[in-house]
Amino acid sequence: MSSSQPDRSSAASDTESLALSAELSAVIIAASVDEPMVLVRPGAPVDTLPAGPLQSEHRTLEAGLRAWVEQQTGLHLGYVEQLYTFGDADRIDMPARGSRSLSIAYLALVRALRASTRSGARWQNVYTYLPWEDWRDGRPAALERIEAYLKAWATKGLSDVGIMREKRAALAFGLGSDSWSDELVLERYELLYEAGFVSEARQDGEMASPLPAVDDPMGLDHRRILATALGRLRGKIKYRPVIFELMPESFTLLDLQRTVEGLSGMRLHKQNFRRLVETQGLVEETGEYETETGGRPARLVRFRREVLLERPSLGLRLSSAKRPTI
Amino acid sequence: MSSSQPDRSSAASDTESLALSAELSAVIIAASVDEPMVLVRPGAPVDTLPAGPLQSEHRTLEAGLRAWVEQQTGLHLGYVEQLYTFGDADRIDMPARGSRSLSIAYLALVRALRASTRSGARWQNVYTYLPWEDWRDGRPAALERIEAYLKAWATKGLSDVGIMREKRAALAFGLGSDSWSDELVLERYELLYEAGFVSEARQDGEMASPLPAVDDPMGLDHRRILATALGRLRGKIKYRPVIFELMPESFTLLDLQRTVEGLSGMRLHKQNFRRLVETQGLVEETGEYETETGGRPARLVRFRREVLLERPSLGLRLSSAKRPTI
DNA sequence: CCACTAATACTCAATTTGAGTACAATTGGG
DNA sequence: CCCAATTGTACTCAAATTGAGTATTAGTGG
Repeated sequence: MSSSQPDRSSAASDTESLALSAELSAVIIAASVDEPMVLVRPGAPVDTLPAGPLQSEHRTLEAGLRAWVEQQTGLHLGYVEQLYTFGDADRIDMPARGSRSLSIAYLALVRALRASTRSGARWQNVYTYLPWEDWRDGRPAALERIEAYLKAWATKGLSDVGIMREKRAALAFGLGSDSWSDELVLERYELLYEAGFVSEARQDGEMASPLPAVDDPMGLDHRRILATALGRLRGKIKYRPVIFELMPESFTLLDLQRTVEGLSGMRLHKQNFRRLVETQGLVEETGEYETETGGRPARLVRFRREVLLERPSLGLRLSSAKRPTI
Repeated sequence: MSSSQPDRSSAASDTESLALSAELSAVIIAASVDEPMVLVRPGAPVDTLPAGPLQSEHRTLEAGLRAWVEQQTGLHLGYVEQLYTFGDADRIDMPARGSRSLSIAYLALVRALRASTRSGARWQNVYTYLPWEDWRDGRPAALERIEAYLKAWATKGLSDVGIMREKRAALAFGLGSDSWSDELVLERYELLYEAGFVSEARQDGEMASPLPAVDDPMGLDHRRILATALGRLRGKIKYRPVIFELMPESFTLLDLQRTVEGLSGMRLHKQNFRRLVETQGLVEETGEYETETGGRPARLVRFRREVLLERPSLGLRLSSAKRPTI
């Protein structure tokens, strides 16, 4: 919605060609029992996402992505969806004028935590990079410092800029009376970036580091991509049965709930969650039972694949538990 | 979700560079009183969307898009959001190997139907290109032929392919017991494309034209982009107050309803629509009245901009009227 | 047999939704 | 000036959905 004054390029200068390259990057999410994991390539200074340039032998963007991921991590992807294309001239550092790198980001969901070792790719907890997003054990500790930092940042702005900053922060982080909205992951990251809180933004040393970092950085703009992915996924599980892309063939209802809780970063009301899953007809009995529960054995269920061919909008309309009924 | 075997490009051949260009294209939507309109450039054989290549003077993708649109149509864009990046090698016609054109598509919403004449850009009814999407006056006539065509197409497939085709068609078009889902615009277009029903798909003359076309084609893959945009917009008005980007400063509740109906392609229950808008606090009084209603004068209201800074998820959870209570 | 842990069943009030009916305030015509 | 037509607005009411429980069942490890 920015009304930035666009440079009025003269119409005919089509000849001023731009040396363009496109990077295909993947946010690959898997769910261990309790934590959502993302596949990263541990890097020299910081971790990066699996990625590689689009090449002429890639018939489609998606095929190119799959090829790179397979090569770099040995992982064969199942569910894949396009996330966003980043292409600001200065999104990394100032590149040579006349050349530009686009980054086409994808979200992929995989079932297990196989692979990993090959080529040194490693599964990392998503919340290592975005610790303020995990509310499962109450308000994340990181928010203490973030809130203070954002307040200071808002005050530094001119009167109206400051007020605007304050309102944006209140909205994104649920300060004041506002309540936390799990889907605003990208908005929160961008606010922190703008405010100079995340270390990626501090190349130009504008503001001092806010004490020991509460979070891990990622290379390039990969943390922004991760934030985009998490926000999208949190939104999507509410109206599409994508969560099952992360589950094994059979699972208990609590496994399912824990996985959803991990992704959405909040606790859910157990009985209501079950009611939802049952009334939506998302799962069916396997007849088996899981006995290692530590309590009464739990039915093992599986995803009813037919729902994909029934109504398209079946997801898990979450509603968090006030007092986590675990 | 296709498990296409990716070509195992040798890791090191980074040198095999690809001559890449990126096209920025815009689906610019406005709402006349009763019909959603899209801005097109009337073309030699068919219409195309405003578009132009990314150039080095464009600092950001969005700025580039705005510049091209302003240049080609004289229109200054307000709300803009990225839609999707298309990049299949054969999305148009077979290009020279070693070169590739990406298409980065945006959705823009504008308020009035100004502009237009400049450079010959013209507003066209969205349903000119996607006539099967408009259910406001009952089942669209085009669906008669489409249904028959899809049935024939399904039958042509092998046993299991045929059954799969049939199920997909039933889901997308709400055949059988399934009911129409307004958001599946892209799914429907892609099905028609695959089945060879839309004329773009018939360059290779695989199947005879289904009699006089029920729809207008667009150039390149622009109709696919338009379908993507309409589907996205239909989804978005349900949980974000984007509809107001299309409305004038002040309007009546019926204006608002008509605009929503135009976009979503269905009739709504008037009283419940009003209740929704009021309880969500989306609008406020202007104190003025519209007297040209042909009946009792209507209050003129305006969008309450503050809602953008309150809860983020305020939209119009539509629920169609069984018997259009107009 | 007991304490503990989970799983599962069932309840109930509050809220939201879907579909109306009723009535108010205009205009245009006879 | 009254009447039909047209549109706006208020209010009702049953059904369905949601939020937050309580109660009961079926295992475990001592």
